[in-house]
Amino acid sequence: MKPSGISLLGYALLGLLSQQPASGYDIRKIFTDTPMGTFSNSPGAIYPALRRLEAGKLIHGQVENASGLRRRKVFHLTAAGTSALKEWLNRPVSCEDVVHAADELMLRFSFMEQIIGEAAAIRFLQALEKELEGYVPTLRKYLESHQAGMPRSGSLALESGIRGYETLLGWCRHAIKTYEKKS
Amino acid sequence: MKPSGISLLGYALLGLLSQQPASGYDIRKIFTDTPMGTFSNSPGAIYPALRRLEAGKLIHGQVENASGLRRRKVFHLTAAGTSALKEWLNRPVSCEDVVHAADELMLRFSFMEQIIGEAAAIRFLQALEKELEGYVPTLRKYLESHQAGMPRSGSLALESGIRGYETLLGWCRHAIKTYEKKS
DNA sequence: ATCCGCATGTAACCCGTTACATGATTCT
DNA sequence: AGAATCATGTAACGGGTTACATGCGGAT
Repeated sequence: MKPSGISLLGYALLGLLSQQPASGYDIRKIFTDTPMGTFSNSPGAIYPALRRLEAGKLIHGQVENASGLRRRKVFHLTAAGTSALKEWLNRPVSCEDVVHAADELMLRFSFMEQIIGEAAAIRFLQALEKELEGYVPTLRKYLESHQAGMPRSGSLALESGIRGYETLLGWCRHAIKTYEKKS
Repeated sequence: MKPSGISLLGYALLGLLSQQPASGYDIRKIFTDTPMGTFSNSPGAIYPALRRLEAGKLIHGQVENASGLRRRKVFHLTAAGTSALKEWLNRPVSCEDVVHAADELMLRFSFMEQIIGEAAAIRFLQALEKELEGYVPTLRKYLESHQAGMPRSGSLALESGIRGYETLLGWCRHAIKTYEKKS
């Protein structure tokens, strides 16, 4: 895991809790009902992750034995949790991230504007754009020079990956324009 | 892992070894030097995975103490290994796969033509196309109906995901055409 | 003589998966 | 009364990450 000792799921939880306090069950519902469902909704993942964050004092849970329903434990971010989230969001965009952790980059972006602001989000997009502008051509060149010796389905699979990165690059530019137009 | 007890890395190894026998070190080089590098090249992942496959009699390793270099252990597929690979490649494409395991689908496709043939590859692409034709509109609708209550960067992140699936759908059609044109 | 690349491995740790367990509340 | 939903957990297991260890052969 990262030096911070927080897993990707951990950061996803920090991000969600930064938007609004929630219980483990609330989180599970988000993961089952929304496009955040790329994360697992299994209690065996979520509850231990929440406990780890709480043990690290990044979040704090309060039992709500309010009207009617069963006791819920609602978690909210602590100051340390907010710092950890900001640190993660502010990390530079590396080429390695683009290749091996594109999901994580997008997760970071999805929380970015609200937590560290629009300007930081734009800088992030520009950094990502730059990395992609470097990476896509190297993939294209690899495909061109190796296509001959590859099985057809192999080169098609690579083509798919390249198109994915090209689409991401196009999205980057679109997103930057969206912000620039607005201001 | 899967009922078969073979991890995604395990199938990647089976697929690579189906193309040509190789040592652990060869595999590592493939993962460091080619776009298959989405897999980790760490020996702590690869060597244990090879041993598991060998323990399951899916691959077999022979020590090559040929001229000059240090002993290499070269692995090749057994008949059982080929069967396991075919079984994996022949699995139906589920919606769940599209949402949670798109990488795995593409890995499968990249080996498909050579192992189970062009006709099967085309059927696979058509099944994937159908799943995507169902899935993309539901994502678009979700975005339309929830965009108002989402932070801007959140809806942009979702837009990125949707574009990725749209690109995959376009690639599917392109790949199908490639095969049809050729025959 | 030394250092780098080849080549294979091991061990501790972390965390996600799977499956199971439990109890309260509301619906029918 | 019984079923479904709300809500929270635990335990075993598997496998990937990280870091370390080893030892040979060719290059400088």
